Amino acid sequence: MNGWITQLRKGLVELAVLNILAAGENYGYEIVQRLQDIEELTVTESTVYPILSRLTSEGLLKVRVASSPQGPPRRYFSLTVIGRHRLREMNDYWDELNASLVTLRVERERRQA
Amino acid sequence: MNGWITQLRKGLVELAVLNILAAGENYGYEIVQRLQDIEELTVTESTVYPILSRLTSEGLLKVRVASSPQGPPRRYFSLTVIGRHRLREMNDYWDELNASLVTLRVERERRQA
DNA sequence: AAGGACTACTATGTAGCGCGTAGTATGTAA
DNA sequence: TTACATACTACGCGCTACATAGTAGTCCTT
Repeated sequence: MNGWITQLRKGLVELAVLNILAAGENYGYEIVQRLQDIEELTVTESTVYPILSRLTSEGLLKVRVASSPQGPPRRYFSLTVIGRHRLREMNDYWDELNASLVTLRVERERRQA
Repeated sequence: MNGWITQLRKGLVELAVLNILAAGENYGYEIVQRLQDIEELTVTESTVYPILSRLTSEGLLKVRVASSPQGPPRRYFSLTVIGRHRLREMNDYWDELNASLVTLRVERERRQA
């Protein structure tokens, strides 16, 4: 299962990050910890930071630097207009994909019933 | 979106193939066409055949060769006991993953409402 | 004022899968 | 015998998650 799960997550962590940011701006370290809370999406910094960089350079995120109450300054990320639009498309696509898969399963169950 | 979709499919095509085979034995070419019918899962032979080989060498599938009414002999794949068990685990994991993602989205909608 | 602890981010290399592209071989029908 | 649909094989690339390791800023304690 392990290797499969790694593969399955491809693209998904990105979607999760965008969904987190849809709730409001956030910084890398905190995003990592929010994802840690979701068992199926547990990730490390080495997964999240590259994603944030990539999404920023693609114009889906914008950055704001602000000092932290403790530690080095934080880089707050938030969705751009393009990012918000893209997220909607991605969520829609995800839903369709899920529906297709469920259909595949249901067809089988029907055939076996 | 295109690149993202390619990434998102990783692991997913495998799951779809297993679900198709759960309905009964089938051969590569036909599986490809069944997947073509599902818009979100359209794939080519170069995606499906490697998956079938891999799953077979992992012991999740077994093969039976039978002549085709037209063209070269077909290699019929079907789930082994291990494969059936694994598929159940994978479907469960998928459902949890989907639920987690939906939760992330719902949290946001609530916060914004 | 110096050490440690926590915070926040950076750097680098690897594995694995989907996919593009191309090619091979079998059998039927005209 | 050539055309066509069927069925499968071979090879290489691009991208993402992830492991591992390292850097640096700020606070607290003694």
